[in-house]
Amino acid sequence: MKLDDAKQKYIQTWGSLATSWGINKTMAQVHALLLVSTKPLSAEDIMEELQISRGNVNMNVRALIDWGIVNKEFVVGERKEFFSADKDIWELFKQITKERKKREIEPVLKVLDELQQVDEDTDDAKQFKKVLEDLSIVTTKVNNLLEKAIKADEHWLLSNFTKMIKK
Amino acid sequence: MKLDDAKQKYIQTWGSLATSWGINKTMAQVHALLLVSTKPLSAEDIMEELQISRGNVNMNVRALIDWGIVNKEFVVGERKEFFSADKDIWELFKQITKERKKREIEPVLKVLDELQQVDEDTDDAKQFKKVLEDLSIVTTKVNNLLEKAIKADEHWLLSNFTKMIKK
DNA sequence: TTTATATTTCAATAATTATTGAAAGTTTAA
DNA sequence: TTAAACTTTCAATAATTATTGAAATATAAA
Repeated sequence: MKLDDAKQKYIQTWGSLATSWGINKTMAQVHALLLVSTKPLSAEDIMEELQISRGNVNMNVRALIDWGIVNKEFVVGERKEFFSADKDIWELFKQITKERKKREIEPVLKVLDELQQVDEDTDDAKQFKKVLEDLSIVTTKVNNLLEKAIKADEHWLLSNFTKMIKK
Repeated sequence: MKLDDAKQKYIQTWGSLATSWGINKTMAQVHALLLVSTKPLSAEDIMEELQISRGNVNMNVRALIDWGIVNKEFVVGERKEFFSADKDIWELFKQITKERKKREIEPVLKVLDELQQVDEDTDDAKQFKKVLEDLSIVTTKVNNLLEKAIKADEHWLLSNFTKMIKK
């Protein structure tokens, strides 16, 4: 396979996979494009490569910057902004984990906590509270595990995993 | 707070959170309803409670059964089908993990593997392969960790987590 | 069988989410 | 300053995804 074809395929596939993760297709494609690009790209470059509008590029690049996985670059002699993706995949993984934790886990914990305030004491109420409590326990543990991953260094996943499977 | 209000709030909130996880709102609500219900519910019951159509109930209940988190129940003297959600939250977590692994991680690994077949040997190609390889390494490790979680018993998350934070 | 009851399917429609592109806003160089 | 270069915003529109509801299919009692 030719390099350019492979890059193209990577960008396209990433976009379609992203939709099954609840992530905007274009956002994933822009990130994929920047990740496999050897140099920072301008908004025009991205528009051209992905055949999308200026507004779309702007919104998705901003979102990627918010997620902390794309950075602005200043190129000497150029007035416009350029963008690049961090090539450190471990960092990428940590940032994505951080964002998904914030979007997917933390709101759950907040709601479960609020709902514990049921003042009835019937069997029904007890059963309901038990379900909520169990949901809280598992969710909290997952949350803590992710928190640990975010704070850990590159060897965490490897070393712990090794321990886990050796056991 | 009254029990029924709390249940109602749980069902509604679950539905809106689900959309930020790439999961259909109604599917999440049906599951939430069954999870806090003390007895199995029929399609009619679900239609009534969530104010949705028969077709919608059918599709989403089938999807939940596919995910392995809802079961058919046979009620004596009743001809129609009834549905219930497993109250074991650890099992729920494992099933969700299994499905998301299948939908979100495995296709990534498959694509990364295919893309390794770049026959060029320029610096650009090398850099591209390096990115793919790093993506593969991290994704594989996450995949293995999830696989371990799916196969583990209820104490896995707790015990490993404790080890991790103690360290 | 036949009939009543229950489930599934799917084209039409509604609701949601993403994208465009031009106007408004900002920044920098002359 | 002013003007050109660049970025952002957002109402209109397109694309996607979810939902309805009635017809088709399946199942079980009479």
